[in-house]
Amino acid sequence: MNLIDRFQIPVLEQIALRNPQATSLGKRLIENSIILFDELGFEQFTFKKLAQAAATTEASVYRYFSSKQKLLLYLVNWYWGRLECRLLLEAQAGDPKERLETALAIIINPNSADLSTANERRLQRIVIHEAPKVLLTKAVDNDHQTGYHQTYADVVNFLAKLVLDYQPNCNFTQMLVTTILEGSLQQRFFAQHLPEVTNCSEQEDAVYVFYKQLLFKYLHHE
Amino acid sequence: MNLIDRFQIPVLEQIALRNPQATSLGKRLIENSIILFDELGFEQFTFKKLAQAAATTEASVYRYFSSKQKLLLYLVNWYWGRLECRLLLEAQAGDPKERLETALAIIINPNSADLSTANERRLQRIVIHEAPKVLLTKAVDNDHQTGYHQTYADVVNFLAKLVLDYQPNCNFTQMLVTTILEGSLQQRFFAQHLPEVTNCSEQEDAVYVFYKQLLFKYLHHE
DNA sequence: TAATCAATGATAGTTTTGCTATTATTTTTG
DNA sequence: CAAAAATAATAGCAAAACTATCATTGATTA
Repeated sequence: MNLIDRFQIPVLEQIALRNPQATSLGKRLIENSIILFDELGFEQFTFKKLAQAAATTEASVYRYFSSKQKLLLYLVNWYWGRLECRLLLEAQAGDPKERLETALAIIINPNSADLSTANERRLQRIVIHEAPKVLLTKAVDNDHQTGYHQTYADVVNFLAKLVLDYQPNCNFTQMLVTTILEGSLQQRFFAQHLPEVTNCSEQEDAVYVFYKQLLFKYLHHE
Repeated sequence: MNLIDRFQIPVLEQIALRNPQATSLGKRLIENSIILFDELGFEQFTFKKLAQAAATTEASVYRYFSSKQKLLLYLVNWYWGRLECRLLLEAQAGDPKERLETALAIIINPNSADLSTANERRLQRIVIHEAPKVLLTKAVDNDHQTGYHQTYADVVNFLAKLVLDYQPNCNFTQMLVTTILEGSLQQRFFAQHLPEVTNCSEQEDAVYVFYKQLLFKYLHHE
């Protein structure tokens, strides 16, 4: 499977009732849902508002996504899917240490090429603020079985492999990866909303510096 | 302020319209909401169901809590308040390293005295599964200004102080603390629902072992 | 003891959300 | 052009999230 195909993120076809990337209405829905989820938050977001923003009707939105949870899941999967693409493209060259450093930069650094557009920045904010609401659900076991969280798991396991290439003796690879992956997103939230429980504000790239230290100090003395 | 008073968690009085700990109905509401949030999850939980479980009416529930978000916030604050109490009581003796180790054990180990009752275990599950839903909200800035997240910040800062006692050169204390605090809760979720992105299942106390390694390896070579 | 007041119960009603159904119209496609 | 698919337009329903009102009870206090 080539990378362009990966950009169409296979799993998503199961999440959506129709492929929104294939039609003009679908694309409008995606564009506008990114804006609205970002501006309103998950709770205040409704299909009625989305329909209005995309100049269509509520009923038509339901023909693409069976619920706003599924739509959010679609967007979150898109984020992880693109991240996986970038990792596959950019973190394959060099020695294990270089590959790990590159991967870390891709995951943590928001000033990357992929986040250059307004919507990419919005998408990351959505992942930070809203993603847990479709993961921490009573439906999670079903969702995971259906493959709705597979892209995330793939990213984790790709990173875990990079860690093992660098330090084969690492015992808790996945825990290390998810700690950094989730932690770095969370720090962005704290920086903005609970500044006294983080140290991000002081330094522009504090999140990257800290997690790089954490990762390599942990791995050096395994 | 003595520790018993801290158990009545001052902030909570502002979260609830009436102090639920002071009345028989209030206590019934707390008991039953812990059970229902745990069993139904935040989305399926309603005040109608709570009223039925506590043998009262929806209107009476609204006299204690203005919304189910506030009720959950109350429970989450309770969790952090009790944790703070335990930290103040148990992590004050010994040298800096011992205090830090004790604190880590309190935070991470679920088999503690405080979690011995069914409701305490339920409360921790609620914090793991539902807490982000009242934090990652458009209301977070207002809530924080009102002090609704102060107890959490207090716990973070208490731990940050322990870290600095042990290693005064640590630059990213708060980031380190929140990474461990949030990470350890998240690992419990992953262990249960996305086992392939964690390594908890293999070993009973894997979470504790991993985060202890992570913490001390990071601090040793600061 | 009687009067008072706060807490609760009982009941009803409003608005919004989440979702479904139906039919008409447009667009696409063979 | 005909058939089929997609979308628009509209309506409607059930439940959730509150709000309001008034009756009742039980405790407090004069």
